[in-house]
Amino acid sequence: MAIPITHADRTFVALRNAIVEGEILAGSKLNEAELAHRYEVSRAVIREAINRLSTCNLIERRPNVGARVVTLSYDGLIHLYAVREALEGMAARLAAKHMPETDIDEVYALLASHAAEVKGEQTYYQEAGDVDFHYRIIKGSHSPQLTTMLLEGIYHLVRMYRVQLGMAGPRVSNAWDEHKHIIMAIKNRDGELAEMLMRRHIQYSRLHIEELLH
Amino acid sequence: MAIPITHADRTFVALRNAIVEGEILAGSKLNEAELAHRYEVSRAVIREAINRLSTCNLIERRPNVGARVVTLSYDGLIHLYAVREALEGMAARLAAKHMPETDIDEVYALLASHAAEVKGEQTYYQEAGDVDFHYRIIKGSHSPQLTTMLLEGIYHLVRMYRVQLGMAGPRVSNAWDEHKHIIMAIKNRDGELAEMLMRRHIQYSRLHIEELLH
DNA sequence: AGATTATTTATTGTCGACAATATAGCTCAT
DNA sequence: ATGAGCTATATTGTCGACAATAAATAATCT
Repeated sequence: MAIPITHADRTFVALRNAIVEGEILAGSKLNEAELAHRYEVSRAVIREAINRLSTCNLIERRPNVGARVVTLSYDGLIHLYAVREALEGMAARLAAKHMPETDIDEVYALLASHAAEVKGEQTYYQEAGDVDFHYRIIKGSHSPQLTTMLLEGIYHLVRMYRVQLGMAGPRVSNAWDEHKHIIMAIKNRDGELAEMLMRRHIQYSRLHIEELLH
Repeated sequence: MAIPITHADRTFVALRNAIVEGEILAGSKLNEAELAHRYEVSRAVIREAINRLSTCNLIERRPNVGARVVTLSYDGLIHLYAVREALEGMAARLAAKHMPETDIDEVYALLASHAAEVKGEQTYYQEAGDVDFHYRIIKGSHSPQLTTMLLEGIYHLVRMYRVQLGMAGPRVSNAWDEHKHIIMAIKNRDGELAEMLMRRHIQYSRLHIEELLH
């Protein structure tokens, strides 16, 4: 039985994408009536979608005033990466404890399949490869809390920064090596090392971004 | 101008307390119509309150089926403390960077004022003192994300475990010493040490609980 | 009888209307 | 002009009714 999808679900996802992609500008106000008309649903549906968006930290709500899309700032990005570092570091530690051998091997295979690209051009880090790696480690933690916080609470905001500040940067082969070392630590069931490597990996990523925004 | 409070706000807080205190049983289903009648508001208000509860991880929602209060489990508690360790560790690290001197001194004074009680009876850790300490460190991180995640997303669940599994335990004077060392590290602006000490502190707390639940 | 399919019932999802509140614009006194 | 207070307008908060879906029950077939 497929999970049923309500109008609120669809509208939530549509709104989220519009915000992340910058179609709805950062800092702009969300008018419920206008959105209801635009997405062809009732205000109740829009309100539910907006409520969920605030869970993702993509908007801020004030009673009787309304919701605004968050504004992006250098400071916000730094704090965001601090949270990411803490949570994903812990995810790596837990993955070393809980991730089944077969899943670990799959990640290995995944990295291997990207080896060629890395040596050749600079296509790895850009999109799917990186996201997929982190996604699997997070899932490997077997912690529902961590998973929802990261995948529903942090990653969309990270993506929003990536898209709107145009940071797709190189950092290709380095990232690939770092991924390799992390999964090795997990395979060795060395949670402490896995956490440390993941935190370093995210710190490098943050430093790289700080450079770009100089 | 005081922040306006809507019916949804009040109902949300009331429901949250009822769940944390166990008045509404863990694992039980939330019937919107019944709750609307009980709290004397419309279903729309209840629905909004329920949406916010799911942000706190106090309930789980399934489309077209409804919301259930989470069930408490040993495993869930362990994972919860892992998240807490990661986030509060990072909060301590950031507090060492961002917390103003005056705020640090206030925490010092706070701890000093509890010194007498600690030496005498076993009243410190029990309630307010502990919560207040952690609250101030978290605020000191100056990270809105961390603050909302911990104070609105984790702490109520922690309290729910405390109340319903009846874990108020001793751990008094030890905790007090640990707090002292943490704030000293923060005063010395040693973020790395502050994080490590905070993580240890929470680990001890977790171990203490594991013992209680044997 | 046991399982399978209708049918009924209970509950959630969605809607449009109205109430409460905040914002913008105007009036007027200084 | 400028600011304070008032009025008008726009927007959010709340409500009750209806639609869509899932759970519970009854009816049917093998």
